Amino acid sequence: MKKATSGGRPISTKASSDLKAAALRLIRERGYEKVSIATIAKEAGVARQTLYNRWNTKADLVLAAVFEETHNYAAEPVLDDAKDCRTKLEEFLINVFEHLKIDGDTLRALIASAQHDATFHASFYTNFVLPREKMITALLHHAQERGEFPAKRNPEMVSTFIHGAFWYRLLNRGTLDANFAKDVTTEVFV
Amino acid sequence: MKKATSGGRPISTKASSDLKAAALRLIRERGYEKVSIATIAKEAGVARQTLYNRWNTKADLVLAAVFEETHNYAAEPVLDDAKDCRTKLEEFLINVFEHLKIDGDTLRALIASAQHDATFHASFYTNFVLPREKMITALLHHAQERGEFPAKRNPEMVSTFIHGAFWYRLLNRGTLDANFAKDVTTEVFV
DNA sequence: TCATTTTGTGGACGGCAGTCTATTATTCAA
DNA sequence: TTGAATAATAGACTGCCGTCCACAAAATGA
Repeated sequence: MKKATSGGRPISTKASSDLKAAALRLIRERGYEKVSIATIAKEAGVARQTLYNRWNTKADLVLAAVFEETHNYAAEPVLDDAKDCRTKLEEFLINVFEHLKIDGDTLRALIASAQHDATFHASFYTNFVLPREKMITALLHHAQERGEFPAKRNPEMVSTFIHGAFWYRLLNRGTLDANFAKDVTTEVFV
Repeated sequence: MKKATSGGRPISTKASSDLKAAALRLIRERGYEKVSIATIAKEAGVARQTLYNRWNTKADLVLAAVFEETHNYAAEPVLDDAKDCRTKLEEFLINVFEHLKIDGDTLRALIASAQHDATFHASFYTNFVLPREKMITALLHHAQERGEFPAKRNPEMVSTFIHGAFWYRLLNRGTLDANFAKDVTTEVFV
């Protein structure tokens, strides 16, 4: 329940968006680890405490910032019958990897942050990880219904394979490109 | 080339082993993030600088400490014909997951550290990640030679699937148990 | 206008990481 | 025995994080 309060200084939405913009810009310029919270606040022209009033950690702020951008070009695969699911999977992966050319290092940093911050992990998992996992499982189920994917296969486990391969590559600083997308898809639909 | 120097105070091997022992003990007691470098040094009865003389970061120290212990019960699957490869894979995974009941959180912390420390990542990858990946690929190749695994499958990619699934589960704080080992194995040899 | 409520600001504080330095300890060789 | 070489120690220092606090700013309602 939101307390229906009257009066009080309103929260500055400009401060929030300035902080998100500054964070994303600085991190892409210098790398996640090289940017301090104080620098982000200074660059946004906002007091450090104001940042802490909105987000608990740098990871929370950056996740929010990435989200705002990502929602614009979210590329969820549509479950129509225009293409076969194998093509859809490959194109989806290619699309994801394409965006990671810009924010791959940031995503690595967020995953790392989730490891020593249980609170952030919860938010990261439910808002970011799980939805993407659901996309793949839905696609694989759809493929099963269409007879493109054997009924005896386990979509949940295969989805784990796909995301796992992706994370494993990402976190070990391997290359994520169209070739890898093709190789993954080939092995899934072998 | 090692400089054949004469004289000079010898490096204290006791300090090294005391530091490793203290680190492992404290981390298992309190968790990786809760233990400061100063605390480890203090607990080992050694100056903080001495720790820095041997390792660059807490992650380097802990990796060395875990290594010493792990080498004692390294459970590389033997490539004989005693059992089929499917059973070997499942038992290998069960064994790995069993040890992670103790050091799973530590491994998560090490993977996280590797994300903001390129030097540590290199050492972690070559000394820890890659050897384990090779074990699985070797096993899968062996399975192919024995006709237990289709020739058209790609052992390297399947190995990435297996390790990826493992990492994905670990980093998302899912349960790693015998059931998961069985499910992974089943889906690999489907 | 004025009291109240809430947000923004600036500064201070303790804790930890990582680096540096002066001093002391331990070894080998001349 | 003495000097050179190397390691261990204790302490200082900077930079960053996270928290706390007092004060100013901006809104509402009486």
